[in-house]
Amino acid sequence: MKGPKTKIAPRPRGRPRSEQAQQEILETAYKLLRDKGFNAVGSHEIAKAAGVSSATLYRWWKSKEEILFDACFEHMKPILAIPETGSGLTRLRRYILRASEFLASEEGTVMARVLTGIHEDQRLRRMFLERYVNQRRQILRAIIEDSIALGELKPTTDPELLIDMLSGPLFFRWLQGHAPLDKGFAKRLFDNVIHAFQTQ
Amino acid sequence: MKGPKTKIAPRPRGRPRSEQAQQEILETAYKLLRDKGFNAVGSHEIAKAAGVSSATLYRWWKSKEEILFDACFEHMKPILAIPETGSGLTRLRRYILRASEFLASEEGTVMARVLTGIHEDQRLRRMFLERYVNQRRQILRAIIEDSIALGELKPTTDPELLIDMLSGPLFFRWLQGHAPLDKGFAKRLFDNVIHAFQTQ
Amino acid sequence: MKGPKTKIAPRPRGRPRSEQAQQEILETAYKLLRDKGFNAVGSHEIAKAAGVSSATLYRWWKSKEEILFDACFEHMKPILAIPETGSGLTRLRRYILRASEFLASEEGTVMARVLTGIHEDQRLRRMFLERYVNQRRQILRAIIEDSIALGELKPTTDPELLIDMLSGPLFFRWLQGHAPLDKGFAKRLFDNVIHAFQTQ
Amino acid sequence: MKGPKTKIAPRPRGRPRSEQAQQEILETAYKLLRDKGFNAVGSHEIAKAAGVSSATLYRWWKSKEEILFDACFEHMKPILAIPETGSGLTRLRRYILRASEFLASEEGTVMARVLTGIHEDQRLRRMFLERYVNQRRQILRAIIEDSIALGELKPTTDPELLIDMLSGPLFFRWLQGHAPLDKGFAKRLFDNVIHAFQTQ
DNA sequence: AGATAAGCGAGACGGTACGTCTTGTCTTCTT
DNA sequence: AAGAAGACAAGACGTACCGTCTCGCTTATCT
Repeated sequence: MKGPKTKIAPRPRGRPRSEQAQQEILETAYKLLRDKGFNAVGSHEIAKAAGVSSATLYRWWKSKEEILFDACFEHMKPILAIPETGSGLTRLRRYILRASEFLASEEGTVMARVLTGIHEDQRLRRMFLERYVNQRRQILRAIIEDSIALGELKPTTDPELLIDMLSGPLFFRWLQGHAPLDKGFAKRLFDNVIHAFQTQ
Repeated sequence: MKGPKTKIAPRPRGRPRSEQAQQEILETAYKLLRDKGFNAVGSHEIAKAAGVSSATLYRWWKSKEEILFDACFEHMKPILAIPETGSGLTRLRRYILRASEFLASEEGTVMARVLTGIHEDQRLRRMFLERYVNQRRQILRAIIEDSIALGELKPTTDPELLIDMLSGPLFFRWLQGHAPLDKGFAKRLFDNVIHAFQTQ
Repeated sequence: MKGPKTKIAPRPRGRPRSEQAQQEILETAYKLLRDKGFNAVGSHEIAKAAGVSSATLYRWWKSKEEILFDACFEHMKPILAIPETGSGLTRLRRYILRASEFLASEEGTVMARVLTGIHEDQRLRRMFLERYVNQRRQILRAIIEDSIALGELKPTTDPELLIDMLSGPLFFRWLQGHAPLDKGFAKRLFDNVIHAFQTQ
Repeated sequence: MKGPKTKIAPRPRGRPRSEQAQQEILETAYKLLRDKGFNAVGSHEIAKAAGVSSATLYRWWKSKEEILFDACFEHMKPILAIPETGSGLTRLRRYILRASEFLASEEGTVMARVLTGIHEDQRLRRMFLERYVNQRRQILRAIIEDSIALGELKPTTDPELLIDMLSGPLFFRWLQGHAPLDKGFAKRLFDNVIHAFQTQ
């Protein structure tokens, strides 16, 4: 039944935004970001490579930084969306190992570029925190709380501290590159950290 | 053999580089960096504020990035030069607390700006590592090895891992600012990390 | 059939070049050139005075020299466009007198500045020749040939030589300023030169 | 009398000014001027090529323009110093032919560069007039007056006008290069000009 | 169907920073 | 004292990039 105009979305007048172009832009921006770095990519360069005008870019994003930021997270979306629901130290361990792997990958490098590139833009920095850091913290927090409930971790365990103790060293190596960020490191890190919070 | 001939620098010809101007430039650059941020400072602005010509700037530094980099470390030199020689867990603890304090200070903020600002310049990044990160690691390593020798820490302790476990979480909070980097955090971090490596 | 397809200029895409700004630039440049001289005018100065960005300047002109060159001829266009069609010695005389008057005027001074300012730029020098020197020669040649046909000048008269003999001394005084370039001089010059080519 | 030491020239203290260096500088400057053009030569370049410091250059010359100016005339001195004393139209003719030859030579080109290069410097322009233009005028004037006295030229001949009529067309072609400045032209020019002033 | 509204590519534009260059002066040590 | 070496201030030059604007065309909805 078509009904008397069941106005759900009151579709705006005028030519609709080309959704396909948006994807094209972000994909192109990601590639440029990956190949040339954050500062080396130019807004006009993105526009040209995506077959789009500069004006279109700035109609949807406020700045070059924002475009690259979005490009990064649009690309990471399928990678970052980990359904890692569950509980227990085994899962916590697996999660950390995966995170370490991600950071060491090409995608991780691109993300580091974005993180450093937007550092002076308060707004984007907060968004980065929310869309990446806090999201992962939340997942970790859930797993940790489950582990506490299961009696695997001491009841006095402070999830926030534990998270920082697990993530921090990974992050440290990731950004500074003073030492390799490999599986072995992640494993030893996990074991040593957990030792302090484990029951017995 | 002509004698020990303790390498006397054969003073270069011509008008000597104005050491005073150099200091003035770096000091000015530091202030601008502190007040405006990494990207917002311009090379000509530095020159003007320091009462120096642009050419002089680029005679001694290759780029704006390099100037700000040097400005940062020139300013930090007296702060970073910690004679923390000694041994024992007490010293290790004190060192970490001080580091945490430094990172949370205004100087720490400026350093974060430089760290993120130069991230895409391989050369400067390596220099940052050498002049800051590795230097601190060396101090920590010495203290840790002393502690092992004293029997305070297990003989199996891997200094590198321990350093990353202590520094990482600090660094994590410092750069991301998702949670406060205060004394309490540093203390709890230290206690929990050390727990895993302590004898008994 | 749509017609003989009278070449319609297929308006180029994109934002059209601001013709008004171009005029503004050239007019401003002319004024600066007149007031300060060729070397004393700066490209940024022109830009600023014309309310235009440096980039716009260099989008349309290759160098400062070219801008000033164009500015000069754009300004002279209405002055230089003399319809002096006709024939006979009277007209030739009038033409020379007018030329002398022009060279001695403020416009003439500006032109001298341009002529000397671009002397080392082969391309501009050739353009100067074509847009000024050769154009005037052509007019003179036509008048001279008419005069020959009318029997006022000997049939053996070499127009090129005659032109140089009339223009040269004017040019000589104009550029060097060793002696005044006034009407009396122009008249006497004309009379003496013509004497050699006149019939009888 | 104070002793043997018959102090005639009280030789000034300190290192004596190197007269030889002056020549070296001007010679070098001339070569650079010839090879690269007026604007393309830099003051430091001259200094370096002459094995002299910039300061030395500016101790004796006020500006780059002045150096090149001097360099030009120092080089031309032997060429320009023509003993053409004498009288009669034959000598006048020979003189004009020689002048034409000089202007068409490499030296002439260099001189054109200087003439145009210093056009905006009032002082140098006047010096150019005095050292070159007026000097030649004087010679020409003397020859012309002799010719009048000899009855070869009309007594009513205005030497100034005659000089401009002979020099102007040469100068015209020299600087603009719209037509060749060869011997044939000089001859025809001379014959036609003289025709108007010759007796009978 | 025509009017209206917005999206869009092309590319010019103002603003501003960059890093290089050149001129003429100044400072230090050497001859 | 004169000079070479070369650092310096001043400031112009031409390039690059950012984000905005203008133009004409296209794609949609609304009347």
